[in-house]
Amino acid sequence: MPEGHSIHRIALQFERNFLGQEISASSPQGRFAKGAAEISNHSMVESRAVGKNLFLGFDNDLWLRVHLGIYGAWDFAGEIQAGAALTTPAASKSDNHSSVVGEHEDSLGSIGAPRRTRLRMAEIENSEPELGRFPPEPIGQVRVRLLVDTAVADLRGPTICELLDEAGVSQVVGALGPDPLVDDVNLGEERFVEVAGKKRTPIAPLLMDQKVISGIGNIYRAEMLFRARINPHTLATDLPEETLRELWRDWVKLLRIGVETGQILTMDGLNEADHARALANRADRHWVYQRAGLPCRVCGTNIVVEVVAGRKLYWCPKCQA
DNA sequence: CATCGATGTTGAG
DNA sequence: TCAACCTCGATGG
Repeated sequence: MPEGHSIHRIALQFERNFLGQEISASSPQGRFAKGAAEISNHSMVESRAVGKNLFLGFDNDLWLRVHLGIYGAWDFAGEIQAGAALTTPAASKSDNHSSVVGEHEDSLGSIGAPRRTRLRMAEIENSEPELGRFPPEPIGQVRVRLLVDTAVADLRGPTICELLDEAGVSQVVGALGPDPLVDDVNLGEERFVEVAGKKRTPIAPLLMDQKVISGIGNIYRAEMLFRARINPHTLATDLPEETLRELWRDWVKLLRIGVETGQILTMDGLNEADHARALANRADRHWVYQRAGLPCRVCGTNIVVEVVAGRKLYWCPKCQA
């Protein structure tokens, strides 16, 4: 269940190592054999992420749409550049945050990565030197394998894996709320505020509604509401417009950091030591997510968890009163 | 080794 | 509202 940042990173990985090349497509598992045959021996001409959807375009006007769902993953192998150095045009244009997060070298490292590498892009990214011959044998249930001369990508466990024409892509994208790395951030803000401000819906489920805003998942949702000190049950219609704008701008910021680092980092503003700890330990990484029963990092009140629309929602009853 | 749960979404009831 | 989808790391015995 990669949230939006992961999908953007995957799209960039395809852009780097597959774009413009003729792809050999197959379905080792067999469940996408027909679809694979339709795109095989065609060139990949575009790689786009919109929210949690990945669209890979081919030179026969077909698009592969992939949604990883809750446990899907792409495994890359070959001469791929793994690591945190992935940046987007949008991200590199931004001026003030890249220096803040640019130093983080997670376990991947971007420099000195082995020439042949395996890279798992899912909720957690892992890379390791690759042994043996290329391409490697598919491991487990691989729905789709995309192969070029020097790189291979294996898709496993997706919720959605389908071929669409241009109209189909438009239909899917048209049903999605704004994505700060796809849409103009100012127009996106207007769209979000306009739509969200009319909803007599608690803000917590609304932030995860992909029709309203794209790419936010359960971690970002909880962390953003804490950062803004908003009670998750507040109806969107009861939030000041400026608060909705702040939520959008925070998502713009967090998404960029996520794409650059490959991690959900929401505790900026910490001192050096706390920051290092947050990076080193997953348990120390969040304000409230997965911290039920633990003291709030700000006020010491125990973080609570409740199930909302089938998802666990973590929040501080005092800070977010 | 068995079981649980997860950063999602859909569709049945 | 809840099961199903489908995978795998974490946890417990």
